[in-house]
Amino acid sequence: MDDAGVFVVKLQPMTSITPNANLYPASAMSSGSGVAASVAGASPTFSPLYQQIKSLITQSLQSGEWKPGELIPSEMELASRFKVSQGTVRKAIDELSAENLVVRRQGKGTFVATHHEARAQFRFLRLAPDEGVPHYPENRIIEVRRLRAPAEVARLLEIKSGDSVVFIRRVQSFSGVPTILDDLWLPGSIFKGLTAERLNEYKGPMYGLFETEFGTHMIRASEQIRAICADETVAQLLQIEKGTPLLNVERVSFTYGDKPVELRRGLYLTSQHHYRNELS
Amino acid sequence: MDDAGVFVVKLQPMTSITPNANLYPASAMSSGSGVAASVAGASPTFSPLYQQIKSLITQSLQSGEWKPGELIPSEMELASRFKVSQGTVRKAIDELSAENLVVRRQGKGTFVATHHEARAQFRFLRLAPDEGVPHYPENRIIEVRRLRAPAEVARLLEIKSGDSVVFIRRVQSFSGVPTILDDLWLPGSIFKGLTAERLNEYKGPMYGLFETEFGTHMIRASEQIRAICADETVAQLLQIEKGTPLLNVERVSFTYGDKPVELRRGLYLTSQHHYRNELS
DNA sequence: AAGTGGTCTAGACCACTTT
DNA sequence: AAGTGGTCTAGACCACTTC
Repeated sequence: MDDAGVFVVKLQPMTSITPNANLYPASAMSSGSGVAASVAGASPTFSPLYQQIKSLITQSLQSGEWKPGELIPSEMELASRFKVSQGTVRKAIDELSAENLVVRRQGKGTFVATHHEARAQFRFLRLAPDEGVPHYPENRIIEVRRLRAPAEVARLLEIKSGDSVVFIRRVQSFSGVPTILDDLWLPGSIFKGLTAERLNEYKGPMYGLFETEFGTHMIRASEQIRAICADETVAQLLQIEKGTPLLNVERVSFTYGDKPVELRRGLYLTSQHHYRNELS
Repeated sequence: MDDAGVFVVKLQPMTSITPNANLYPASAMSSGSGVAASVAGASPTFSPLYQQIKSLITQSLQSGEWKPGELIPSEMELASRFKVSQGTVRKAIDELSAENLVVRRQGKGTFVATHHEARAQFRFLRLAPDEGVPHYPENRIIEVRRLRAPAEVARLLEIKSGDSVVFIRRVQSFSGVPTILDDLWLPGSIFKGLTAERLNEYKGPMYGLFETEFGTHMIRASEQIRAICADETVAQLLQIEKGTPLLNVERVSFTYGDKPVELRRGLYLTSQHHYRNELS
């Protein structure tokens, strides 16, 4: 894939297309490169060069060319591959780094972000103890089941109603105190062979397992939070009184390409913990 | 303040101080500038040039040299003032823009962020309707009172226990339905002369009023969310049943320099709304 | 010593806005 | 036409890591 650069379109955004229109003439380009792509019939989506580079890098992440935890090529190498300057690659990687898709390490290189890392552990776990330092909870898998996706689940996962989904119920405890009841729905097509046993024997965050065992890396999630009261079933699982107020956290998680791959409904007991959020 | 540049220290971070040690020798600097600041006795905090520039710009924001909504000097002008290249100023402003302290507008310039803008309205209002598009709630001020700061309030506002604080209670409604009960505590020293009347006659977000009338612009906030049940008093104010589950949102808001200037406890009714949050 | 990302500068051209 | 921010390039040097 050495000639990936030919796909880079250096073009005027939002401008009428004229033959050989070229935003950045050769005099301003990397010396010795003859890249200027032809225009006719090109896709109607124009964007700055660094955005195109960013998109190409994202595609390589999505395709699995570079896997979570792995080192990606150096900025100089990518610049050479895409036939652009290092500065342009740099700006693309800057944004990917800001979005937590990659992690830069001075002197070592740029790595694909992974959930097998201390720094990623609490990015998707927002419940923190009122006193003391955050720590990771213990997991207890209550149930793993295959079922046909109900309409609402299918809609949010962007699959067809009735498609196979994996349902998981688990309880998470802090220092032995049951605190979180999670119900998860995962597309069956992606999470083939997921069993309670594998979930139980795996130590560490579930997103790490998803990443390693099913090639699915979560990049972002969208949550909706409401207050509810515990019903009989929930009260029993969390060992609390029926009617205890709980946070109801509905999450849709996305992998590369903003594809939804997890639906989660968490019930959080907030008598000793709180959901933390920074507004900025 | 044309010679502000003399305060810029171009130095090696994390390195033993040697006479005239200079990270960026004149050959790499703006031609014709003789800036290199002397070293002896300098503050022990070293950082990249653009961070120092960022800090200088922040100081001007904090001092009120440029007020919310106003245009700040162009990148070229700032570069000239601080005796650095435009690229360095640019990187400083990039970060300020990412932190929502300023807003760039191509062709027009860079403006100090303000809460009198549609784009800022929902940055600190996370409650959205389950159906339909978000819109701003109606305000009803229940009570405005001066009191002595209780210990907990004083601690969070970083003032002395017993110092004067302004207490505000208000109810916010969506389409006439009471949904949010807010209790606020504000440092009395900053919010002198704040009355129920002024709050009531002011239309628009309260942070806009704080900005215009009291020179206090909120830049970020930290929230802790829990689930509770409505007591008798709350139930009456929100016109709901006692025991209804509510979100309890505790917020500390900060102005320039990360100085806490507002403590807020919001109770959110989430039967028709939800608290939205993006994890990334 | 070599390679990586991090910082800084300089200069060019573009898109957008205002005069 | 002039001024602003936005993009792209090129080259230099630095800090950090590994060999």
